[in-house]
Amino acid sequence: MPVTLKDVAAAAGYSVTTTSRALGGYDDVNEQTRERIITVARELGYQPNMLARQLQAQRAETIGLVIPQAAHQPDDDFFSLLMKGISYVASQHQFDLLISSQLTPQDELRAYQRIAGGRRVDGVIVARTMHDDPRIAYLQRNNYPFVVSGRSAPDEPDDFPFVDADSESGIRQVVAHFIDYGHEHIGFISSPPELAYTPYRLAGYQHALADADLPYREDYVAHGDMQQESGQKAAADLLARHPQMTAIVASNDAMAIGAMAAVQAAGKQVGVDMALGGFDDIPLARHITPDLTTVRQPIYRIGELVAEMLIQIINGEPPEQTGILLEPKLIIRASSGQPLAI
Amino acid sequence: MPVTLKDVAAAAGYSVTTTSRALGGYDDVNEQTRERIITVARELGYQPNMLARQLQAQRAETIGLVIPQAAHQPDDDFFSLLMKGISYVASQHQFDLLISSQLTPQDELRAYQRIAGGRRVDGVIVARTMHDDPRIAYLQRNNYPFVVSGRSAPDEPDDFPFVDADSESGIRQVVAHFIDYGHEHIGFISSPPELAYTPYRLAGYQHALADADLPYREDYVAHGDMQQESGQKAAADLLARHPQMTAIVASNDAMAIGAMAAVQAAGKQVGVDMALGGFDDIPLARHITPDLTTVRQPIYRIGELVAEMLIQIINGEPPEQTGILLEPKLIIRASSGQPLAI
DNA sequence: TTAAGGCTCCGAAACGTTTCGGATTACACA
DNA sequence: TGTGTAATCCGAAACGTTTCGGAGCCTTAA
Repeated sequence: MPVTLKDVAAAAGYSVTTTSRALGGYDDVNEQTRERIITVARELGYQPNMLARQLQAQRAETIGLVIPQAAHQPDDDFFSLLMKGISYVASQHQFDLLISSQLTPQDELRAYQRIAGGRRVDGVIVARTMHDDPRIAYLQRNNYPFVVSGRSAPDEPDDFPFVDADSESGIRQVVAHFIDYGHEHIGFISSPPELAYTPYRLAGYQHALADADLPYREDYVAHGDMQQESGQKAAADLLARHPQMTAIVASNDAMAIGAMAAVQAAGKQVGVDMALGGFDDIPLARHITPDLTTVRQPIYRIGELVAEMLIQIINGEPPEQTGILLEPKLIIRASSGQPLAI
Repeated sequence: MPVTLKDVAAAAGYSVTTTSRALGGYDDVNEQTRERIITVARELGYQPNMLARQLQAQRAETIGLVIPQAAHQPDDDFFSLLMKGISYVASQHQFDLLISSQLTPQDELRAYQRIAGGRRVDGVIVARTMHDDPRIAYLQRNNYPFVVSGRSAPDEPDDFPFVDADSESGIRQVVAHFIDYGHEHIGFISSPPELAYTPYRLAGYQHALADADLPYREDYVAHGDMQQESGQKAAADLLARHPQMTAIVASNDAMAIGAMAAVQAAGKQVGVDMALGGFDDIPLARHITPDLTTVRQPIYRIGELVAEMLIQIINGEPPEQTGILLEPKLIIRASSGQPLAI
């Protein structure tokens, strides 16, 4: 039904080859012929079949991103922002973006195989890296172009291109800031152990304490799943067990906001009786009351950088540096409260 | 370099046809043969080339979405939410989502032509409809499957599948709510005239006034571009010109939040000296202080419905109803303030 | 007069699948 | 012995492009 090159060729009275070359701008076709062919093509409303073209060119001009189940909450900002950064850069390079949402981790790996192995995309972006991430193993093994938003865990090789914010430094900054304010009993709400950045963030907490000669107490660390509710539960738990605690740092903003609710539910006031800090600086952090002290991770920018690197790799221009570690910035807001009187 | 069906066939000692049929689960191949072929395919790490498959099947199992420049602000929630709804449903039906970000409206139309005309996707979703939208004209003319998130303007035909929230009813509800609270001088920050829903929202404002026998004053209407700053400017303008104004309704939440800033800058207090209402109920509306009275438009749900309809159409099952108009829900929050004393 | 070269054009192959329409073999049955 | 049938396999065409390698013709120069 759709009009093909063959139709245009027939209507114009030339071969398919010449028609293709005329439309393609080659100079071995007579100018009048070209004009005639272009006219006919336009009249017929010819649109080249991208699939056929890509198959022949062995190139899709497309990058892929697989979105995990976990990012499906309507209020998860991380992937939305990352995607905007990616798609903006992609569009500048005339690339499209293929999104494959998947509901289970197994589906996720299969999606990468289908998409990258099936040549639907020229390269993929891997986000939310896990410990021993099978996706990275697969992509490396098959030599498919990819860039990681995130990093591998400290005990793993990181011989692949990635862009990440420095988790260790980020958490260290918030904790140091609270120590600076005079806090000595600071709780930490950690992320799930399977996430690759978890050890870095925990190390940031530990190092900040060590720098100030404060003891690291394992019972000051609670665990959440990055969702708001888990932060609330973790904070409630910490408060109940350690009434002397005056500050809590969470591994991300969502959990910090959950913690806010827990603090208020315990009859304490955030920024007065209890200092609170997060990580990410999602848009909400600025708008909630009291607004949240956090560490700004430039997610949109990371998306841009990741896409930039991937397209370079696809184009056969390996980027100068394979691993980019961005320094996150401490943003002090009302949830810090005032320095404690001594 | 990648392993193809031909490689598997050669390694297994069968023809390409048999190999294809073995892998495809057809019953005219001997069970032992099938097992042998499957084993070989696995050993070689065979991944079918999706492009070739799609070309042959004349079907991409993919739906397309073009993201306009306007949605590129990191804090634009609308498209992020819509996309999550779409991609969730798409994944349930084993469809992928092709995103094409475009920077100018002309590029946008070209992107639809490339994507739909070029058979990269089986159907597309059109969002943020304009007056006399050329994308809809193009898609209709070429009989490409598509569903619109939004609606055509009141003076245009709407003989195509769409899902939209009832803009007229939504704005009417907020305005009526303020009238109910005793306000008589209510301003309106309208959306740009080229957007298809603008006349509906304006009509909602007018009808609510008429229902209460309040006069419609054209100078009570300001215009914005849906961005936060424009709402701030529009509100500042209204406040300066009409000191008697006690309430402002904006065409979307972003502009209402901008208006909040303007009201505060004018030394007035939102929810006390000035009632404020928006439209959308973006996540921020709930978290800002004071939290914003608005009309909830189920964007995520609209994305789901739109995708559901599109996939039905692609599968040749025309949906029972072509136009779905969702009733938005008034959400009363602190920015409404208290009913005025009479 | 002929060879060389430039200008236009085109047939066929290739990209990697799926599918249509047989072909071959073995076996049972008349 | 010949025929029908089921089981198993395969060649070739098709999807719509691009590209390789030439072919034909006309002009120019030796």
